[in-house]
Amino acid sequence: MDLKAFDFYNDLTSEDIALLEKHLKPIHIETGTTLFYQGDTTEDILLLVDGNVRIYIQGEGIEEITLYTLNPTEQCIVNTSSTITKTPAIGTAITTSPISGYLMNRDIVHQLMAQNSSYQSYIFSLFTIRLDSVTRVLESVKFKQMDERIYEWLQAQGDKEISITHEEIANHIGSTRVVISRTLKKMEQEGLIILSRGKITLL
Amino acid sequence: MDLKAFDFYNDLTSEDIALLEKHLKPIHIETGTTLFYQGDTTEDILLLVDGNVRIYIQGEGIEEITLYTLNPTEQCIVNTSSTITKTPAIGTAITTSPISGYLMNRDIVHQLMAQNSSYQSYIFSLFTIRLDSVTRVLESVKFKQMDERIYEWLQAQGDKEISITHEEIANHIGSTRVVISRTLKKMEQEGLIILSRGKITLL
DNA sequence: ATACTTATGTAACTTCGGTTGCAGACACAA
DNA sequence: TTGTGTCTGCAACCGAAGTTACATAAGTAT
Repeated sequence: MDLKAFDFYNDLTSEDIALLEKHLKPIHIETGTTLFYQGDTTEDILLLVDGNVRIYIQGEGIEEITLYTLNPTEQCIVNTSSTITKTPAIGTAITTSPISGYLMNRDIVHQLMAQNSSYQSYIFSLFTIRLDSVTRVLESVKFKQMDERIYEWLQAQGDKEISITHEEIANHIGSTRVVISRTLKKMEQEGLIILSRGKITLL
Repeated sequence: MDLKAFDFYNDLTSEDIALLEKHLKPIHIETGTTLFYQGDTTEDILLLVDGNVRIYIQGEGIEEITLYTLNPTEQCIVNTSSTITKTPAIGTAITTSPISGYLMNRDIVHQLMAQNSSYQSYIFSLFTIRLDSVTRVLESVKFKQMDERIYEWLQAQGDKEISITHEEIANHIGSTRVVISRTLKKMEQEGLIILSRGKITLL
């Protein structure tokens, strides 16, 4: 079992570790798998060790918008909420890379949270981060224009060179390919970025 | 001290109660007071006993949109996040009625959370509810049209007769008075509602 | 009743983003 | 090289909601 990278790991007691050793189920899942759908009530909670998971919501049609992306050493909060309070998940989760991690069931989460305060604060800080990020998505959708939204999204990728298609950006920020292409072109003319096939370079 | 209405009250130990008796500061605040602003890092957490508080975010200008409304026996999660993780609040809180409640500082929250699992799940479920509600606001803004958004908002008020001006609705759902008036008129013509000055009746 | 404030109605116009439809460019396989 | 799928560019159009500007109505205070 390899949870060393998780923030709370160092504060686990031997008792905690024994509990986890006994009940965590290791999993490996390929890219493009839907872990759960909006509306499902999940039973197990995923501790993500490697890979990325995108959580998004959908409108009536095919339109969608990303709530946030789950990174290694995180536990999905939508999943956690759903599992613990036995309510339907507010979004859909899909792997965007091969992932590996562990599944933990409701009871174990409860127990661990009760007996380990470091795990407790780990969960609370994840909740805070997610609430914050969903609120920022709302702020962006509600108050900002496409060019600014795209630019912020690109910057949030944390790299000067981003390998992505316009279509994919559209799905993330909840727009359409044509609009993204049009806006990116304008941004290129303004000297903000350089476009090439499947790649965008920030200046 | 009157916390009986709070979900976690019955599970408080005498030790917990002593802690609270000693450290909670009762407060009474009038309507229209801003409790904290978006960007503030709050120091104390409010346990709301009576009244209502609106939490909203703002755009560049005066435009705003309500994230959620805090009701009696709730603890504000934006406030809690900010206080506990020492991060800036993601929204602004303003009283929409006279309120009464108690202030609790960071340390006490931590301590109570560590020693009382019922309080812990109380916080937890509030987080879930708020994440859910902010996500629904996003969904509404992103995927739904004005008439549907207004209708849902009216229904959520939980009463057939709603005393409110168009201007106020506009602030809640993040639009403008003219747009709301226009849309409401259309809805009245469709036989969904009846309009009168300062009041809307659902049919 | 008069004046003043607040709330609502409504028309004309602008704007941004979404839609449709098609063309060209690039990548890669046969 | 030719074909095929994917990605990008572009033009014309549409529609929902925001903006401006003004009119009218419903309360409230004097």
